[in-house]
Amino acid sequence: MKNISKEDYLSVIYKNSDDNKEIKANLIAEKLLISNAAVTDMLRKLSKEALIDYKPYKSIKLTESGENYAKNMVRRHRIWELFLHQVVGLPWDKVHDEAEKLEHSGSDELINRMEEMLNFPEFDPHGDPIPSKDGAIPKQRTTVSLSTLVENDSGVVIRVNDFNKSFLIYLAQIGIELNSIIEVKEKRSFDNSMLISVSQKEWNISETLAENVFVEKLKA
Amino acid sequence: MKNISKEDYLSVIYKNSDDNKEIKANLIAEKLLISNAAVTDMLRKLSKEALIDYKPYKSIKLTESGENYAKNMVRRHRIWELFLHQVVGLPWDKVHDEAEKLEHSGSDELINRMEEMLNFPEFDPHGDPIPSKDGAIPKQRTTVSLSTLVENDSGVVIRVNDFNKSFLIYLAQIGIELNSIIEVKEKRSFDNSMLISVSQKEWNISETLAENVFVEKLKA
DNA sequence: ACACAAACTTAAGCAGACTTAAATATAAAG
DNA sequence: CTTTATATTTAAGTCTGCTTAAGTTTGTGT
Repeated sequence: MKNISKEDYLSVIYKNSDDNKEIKANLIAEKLLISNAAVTDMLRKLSKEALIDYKPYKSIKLTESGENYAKNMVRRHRIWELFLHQVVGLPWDKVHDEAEKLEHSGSDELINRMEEMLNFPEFDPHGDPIPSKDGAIPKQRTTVSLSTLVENDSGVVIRVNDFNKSFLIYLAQIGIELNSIIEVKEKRSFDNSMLISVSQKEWNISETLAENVFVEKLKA
Repeated sequence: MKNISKEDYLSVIYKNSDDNKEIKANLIAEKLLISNAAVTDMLRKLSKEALIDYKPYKSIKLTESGENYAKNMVRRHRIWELFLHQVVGLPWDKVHDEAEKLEHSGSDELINRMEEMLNFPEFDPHGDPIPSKDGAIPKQRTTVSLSTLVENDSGVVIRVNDFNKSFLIYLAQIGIELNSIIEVKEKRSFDNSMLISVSQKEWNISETLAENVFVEKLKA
């Protein structure tokens, strides 16, 4: 039962690797809020178990089996998120932390059962893809940042950045959810703020907010 | 996050204390499958935190705060069980193990939300009472063992002993669930086996099985 | 009342996952 | 190509929850 730690490391490596699928020890330490020394320690262990390729002082890469392991953790996390949101009705900004705690427990059977209940979803409440049982990853839909839309454009919300909790809370407040339809009413060139309408209501949003909401553009 | 162990000890103490609310270290070790030395160790820690009354070589008793803690764990466990059974549709014999893993995670908020979804249930799938948020414990309904019924008696299933997994699987197979109605068709005095009917079907069951199923007797 | 088995505690030690501090590699800049 | 800053590793130590082995206490049976 003490693989929790290992699981966290693998998830972090998976989620934060660059385009070459490599990552630096430093980043892992930052994300997990632990010392670099602890990271080195664990890297040696993961390497011994052939879950990562690791040579001292070089950057780190998951092996195939390490990647499978990590993908499964991501899968578990995202299915929990979606389940908590959809079935239990937990608000958007709470599901991440809750899922973080639950993802290490629960049998694969339970995960599969929840996936089935959710009708084999492809994306979680943040719009991130959910790896399937066999490790396949749904292709990201082609999305653009809300900030790229201009007056009279509209789009469906596909994904939002999970970068900040109060951001998520605010989104919920103004009624922006997965699949919400957003229409740009006005756009101000001097600060790129915009007036949008979401489910009959209008709101003024900053460029920062718009940059972190991703939509699929609708035909005019 | 390392209160898992503490939580397990407190639950075991709570669930296995005798009528005087006392328990011996030995029993704890047996239930948790660990050495007596480990138990002594932890008892000293729990005692230091005033969760138990403990003097070396004497039997152990929860303090009030220890009991509250333990009750909350039992509550969490049983709500998970019921949720997994009722909402997720996990079979009877699987919920216990699954809940054991999940009970340590998940916020109180999540537990409360699930409780609400379940409409503030008083008993879990095994028929055991679920402590409420404020620690109140629903009174056991007056039940008798199925083995005490005689020919032509019938009863509603209220609780079953969780003593053995294959027992639970067999119950599910022959269709005995919470709230099933069981009618005793025949009873054989030489071995106390009985022929019962459950939802239109008839089954022959041993005395051992009958002893571990508890029903509320129905008027003839 | 005494002996002895069973129950319990103490002691020493180990593994996992950390920490801080010091040492060493690597990379970037002059 | 040397200096310096940054990233990484090593070393030594801590804390938790266990283990085995050895030593105590308790209570039971005759």
